[in-house]
Amino acid sequence: MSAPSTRARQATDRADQLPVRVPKAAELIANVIRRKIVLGELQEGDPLPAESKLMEQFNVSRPTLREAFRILETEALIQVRRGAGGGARIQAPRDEMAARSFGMLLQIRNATLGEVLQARSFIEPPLAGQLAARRSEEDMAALTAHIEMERETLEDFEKFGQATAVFHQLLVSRAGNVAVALMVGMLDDIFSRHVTQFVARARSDQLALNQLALRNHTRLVDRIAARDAAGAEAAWRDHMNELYDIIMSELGETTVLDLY
Amino acid sequence: MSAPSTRARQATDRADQLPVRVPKAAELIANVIRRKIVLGELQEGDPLPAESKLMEQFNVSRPTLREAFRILETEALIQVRRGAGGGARIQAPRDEMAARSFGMLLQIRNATLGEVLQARSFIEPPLAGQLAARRSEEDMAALTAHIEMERETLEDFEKFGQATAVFHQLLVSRAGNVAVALMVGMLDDIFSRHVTQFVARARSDQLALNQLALRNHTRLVDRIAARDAAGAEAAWRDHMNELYDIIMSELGETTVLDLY
DNA sequence: CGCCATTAATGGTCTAACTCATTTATCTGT
DNA sequence: ACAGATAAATGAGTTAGACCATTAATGGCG
Repeated sequence: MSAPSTRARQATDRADQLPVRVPKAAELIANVIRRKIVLGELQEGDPLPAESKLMEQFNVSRPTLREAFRILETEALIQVRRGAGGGARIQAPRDEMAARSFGMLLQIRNATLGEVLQARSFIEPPLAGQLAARRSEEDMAALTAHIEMERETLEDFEKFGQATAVFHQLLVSRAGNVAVALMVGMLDDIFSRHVTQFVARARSDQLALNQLALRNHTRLVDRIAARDAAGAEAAWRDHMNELYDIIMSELGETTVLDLY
Repeated sequence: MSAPSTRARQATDRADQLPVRVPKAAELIANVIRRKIVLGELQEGDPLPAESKLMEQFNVSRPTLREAFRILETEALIQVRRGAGGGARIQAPRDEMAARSFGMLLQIRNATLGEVLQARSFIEPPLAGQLAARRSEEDMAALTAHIEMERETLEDFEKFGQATAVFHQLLVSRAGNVAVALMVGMLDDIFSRHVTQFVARARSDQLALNQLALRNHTRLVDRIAARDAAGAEAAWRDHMNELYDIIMSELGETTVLDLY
């Protein structure tokens, strides 16, 4: 008697799948565990009960529980090891997790490495400005200590390369915006996957490049010390642009991201 | 005879799990299918063979295949429907996919809504500047047409709200940097989940706010028309800062992201 | 004391079957 | 003919039990 136009309704539902979405048991289990992680009830390294215990607790069969494991594993929230003492352990989500899905989307949309670099050069300068405005004495201590370390490793190309990466990270994390820091972290993750061969390759002018980088870093830290937001932003923008030019001349603007 | 210090090696392996990581069958299957999607061999809407066919093709059992489905489903690459004509269908990855993992990470790190907003106000202004520098006539046509549309819906608060969102999107997508566009899309996705109640609530000064927004939009489009990169950037920065102040005064700086 | 084999714990995979949802085709009455 | 109800086919959701592979701890042997 009821449901007059069943046929028509279902036909439209095919397009917009959301309204009738029936959650699967595995999703519900994953939701419960994910919530505990996000809310901090479960922390990095904590073990989940064994599969047999969880089957009992959630009252589901093993395949279902294992589907839930695959979901959480895909989200990089757990890590499963087998053998005695194995099982599922909580993993703190890292930047790479977000970088993964982000990178996949970039690849599907045919983004170029140049765009990723440009994104960084958009984001980091304002961050440098903000750090200059807000810096604490502790920030300054960390920055100057790092500059000193860079100066000492100037001729050890590998160590200096790592040091510059750490400097970027230091800059971003001390600026005090978690969201921006995470974005830069993602971009850095994607970027660094493409330049492994670039930094590994010995360059005749590597020392000159390192000196240039150190000079720019020093200039930025000077501006931050002076609480000169505009100056810090400008200094870092120049630096990023120089970096962009160097890397683009090496790898080519049109290099398409190829990650997976 | 070989393998002298088996015990010690395994103890260290517990920390860095990567070297001995054994891929599971479900992961391998998911990798194969994911690759086909990323490389464009499988496109949005394409159906995967039925479970029985795939079991045969990959020579695995049903639970294993279904774990692979859960992995791809978690990555929002497929969507599974049951019943006749159902099965797994390819889904084009959307911004929300990246926004999900990004948002989860933000929540775990106790990011605030203010930081998300600030991130946007960091990113969008340089983008506006770039659009001003590169704009085509087609870009201008789209922008001016949109401004006109906004002017007409100025008093329909709901429509105008949507229109402003579209304006941001238009600005970002026309600036021609896929990576930045995707980042703004993520931030927008996260942001909009928090302001549903904000925009839904009727404000006594809503009309004035709309007029302010339209005035700022118009000013930006003027600067873009004039190919004035610096002016466009400054105009949009001012606008974003105004928005920031308004929303923060309403929701409070310390609102912590709460999404899941 | 240290090495190595044994054992127990635990996840990885498979087979087989049943249940439930959905679509498509068929039937039936008017 | 035609509309609506009914049946059948399709295909995912879930369960059960078994066996295999890997790992950590244990204990015995040289």
